[in-house]
Amino acid sequence: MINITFPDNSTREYESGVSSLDIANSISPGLARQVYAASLNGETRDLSRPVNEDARIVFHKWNDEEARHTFWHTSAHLLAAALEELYPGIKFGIGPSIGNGFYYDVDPGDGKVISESDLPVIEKKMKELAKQKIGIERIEISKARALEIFDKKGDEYKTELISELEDGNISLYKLGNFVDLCRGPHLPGTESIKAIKLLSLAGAYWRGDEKRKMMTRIYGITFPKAKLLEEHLLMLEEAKKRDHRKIGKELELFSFSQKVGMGLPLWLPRGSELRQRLIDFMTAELKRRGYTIVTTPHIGNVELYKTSGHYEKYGSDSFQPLNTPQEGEQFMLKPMNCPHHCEIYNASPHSYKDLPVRMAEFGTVYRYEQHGELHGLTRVRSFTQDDAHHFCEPDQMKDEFKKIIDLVQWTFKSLNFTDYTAQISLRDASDKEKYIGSDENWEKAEKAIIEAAGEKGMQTTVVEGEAAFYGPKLDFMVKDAIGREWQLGTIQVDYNLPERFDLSYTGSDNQKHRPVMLHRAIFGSLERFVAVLIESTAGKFPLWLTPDQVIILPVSEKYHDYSKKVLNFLNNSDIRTLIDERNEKVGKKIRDNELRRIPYLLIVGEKEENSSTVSVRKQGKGDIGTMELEEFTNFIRQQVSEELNIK
RNA sequence: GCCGAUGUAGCUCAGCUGGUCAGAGCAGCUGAUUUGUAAUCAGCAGGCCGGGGGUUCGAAUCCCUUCAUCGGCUCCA
Repeated sequence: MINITFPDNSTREYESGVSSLDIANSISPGLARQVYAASLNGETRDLSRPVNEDARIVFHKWNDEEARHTFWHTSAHLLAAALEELYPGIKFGIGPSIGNGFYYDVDPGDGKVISESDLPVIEKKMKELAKQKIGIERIEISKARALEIFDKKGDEYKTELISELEDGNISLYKLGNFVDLCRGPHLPGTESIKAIKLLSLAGAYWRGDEKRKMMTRIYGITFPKAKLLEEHLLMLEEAKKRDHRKIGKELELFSFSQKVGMGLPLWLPRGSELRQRLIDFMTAELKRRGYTIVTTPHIGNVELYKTSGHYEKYGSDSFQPLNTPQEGEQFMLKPMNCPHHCEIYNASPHSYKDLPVRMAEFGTVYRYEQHGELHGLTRVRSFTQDDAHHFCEPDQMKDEFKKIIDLVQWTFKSLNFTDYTAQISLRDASDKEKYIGSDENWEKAEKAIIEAAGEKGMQTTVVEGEAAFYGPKLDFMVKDAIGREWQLGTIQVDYNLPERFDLSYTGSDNQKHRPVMLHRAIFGSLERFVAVLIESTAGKFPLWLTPDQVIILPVSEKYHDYSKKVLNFLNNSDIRTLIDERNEKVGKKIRDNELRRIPYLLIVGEKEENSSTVSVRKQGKGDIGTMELEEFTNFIRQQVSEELNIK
């Protein structure tokens, strides 16, 4: 007999070899129907696996990530089983569960292609198999035996994976005729997979290596109930409506032109205004925080980038140098502002008393991004960074780091960006060749970042091997409408450029010292930031930021004169106001201007003209009553100042 | 760069297996209406069906190629 302890600390006795599913059933069949996995002493296991020793058990229902991962992992196997029936000889790579569903990477064989039109057929086969209530069996075998099985099958991907595993702990899972190398855990059977949708199809390099074969990746999602799938698909549809490319077009914020060139955004008047407002907003804050603003050219001599090291590292993947007609000099479109800033630092001598120097620029940079990388405003070839460099004494590094984190937190809070994550990227200590700089400096910098983030109360994830080649960094990531993560703000330590540009300051000991340089951007790039802002607000920007704050809707032509008076009054009060003089009914004007996401609509007709008032409609809320003009301007001003005075 | 898909009026989209297939709604313009809280009515105008080749008596429709876009992969100073 064994003792099983439940989350409430109660204990029950079971016979050794009982399955987690049996245990669930012994509590209630209702529970057993709802659980998809169980954790035994913290390890997630198949429900069907026997339990042979005393353990603490936790059952995982759909709301637990463990349950969904198990569910989707089994679904990936179900997909593979369907594929194996439909495409004899197909070979399998990996098929994991992901945050929202699962995928399987497959190689259908030379010359064979799976395309999107095939997905419904595969989906149908999966449904058939799921209905057959196929039990899933776990088989533990030796490495040699595993190699033999997959070698016989001719699946070189699986044999490659197996050959890298330690002998002794290899498990296979069998779902009908489909046998897969897999650590598990899995569902006991396919019957709980009730709703199945294959979502998309993509190429993916085997093991993420672009030099290796491109496999076909099939993405899908499944649920235990049809209704959950419906809701999920609806959610995806809603998310698509928030796509910044769509809203950017609708609201006339930006566009692209094939003639100008791909990845080169054109900011339309309304978008430009919004962008400029962000710049003004940030500039004012930078001045309060001790930054100086600088401006540098869009090109730089190729020698500048040879000095900085960027040419060697990225020269061949950049726009190629421009040549002067007479002297044959070479200039590059600037991919970074930092080399220019280093030369500004060098333009005058520095004492330790001047440090830290905080040099900021809204600098437009140009990077050659691969064709397939371009994506709306989030990945472009020309973008403006809200870039700055802090030149400081080594001892000041941590403090400067904290100041920057504070600015990021302040900015995001002011813009109501609450849903961001922070990632600390360290170097891969096992591959030091990839990085430049001494071990000592790296260690100092990594320690400063970790401590600074901790002291500012940031929740961070630490990822090794993601550091820039010259130093560790702290990145701020935000998700877009469909859950893709984008990096916005970044703070990076750099010992390299001060060395290469021979930066120095005179210390209190009257000796020359080398400053440390911190790179940082808060928005990251204005392009990407605006993209993410559009997706998070669905185009309903804060009042202070939005291009047009108010629109006047005269009930008929008779009230155009009064409307113009209102317009002048509001514009004179610095409220960005438009007037809709079209020959349309109010209902139509309301609808159109709601769709334009204008925060306040003012309806004016006979009543308003006679009483010198406006009838106010708030976007998304409807009629909020009648106000006198003065009252309305105060109302708007107050809202703006509330939005901007978040401390 | 790689894999798959898409590309028809300013926008959103119809147009099946090649033969009145160049269409609709919205936007635009003109006129009527003078309008009270999410779509007033009528008329007009708009496209070399992404570009370039080809197959065919005939191509938006089939093939090749090229460009761009979308979903991923790889990359991202």
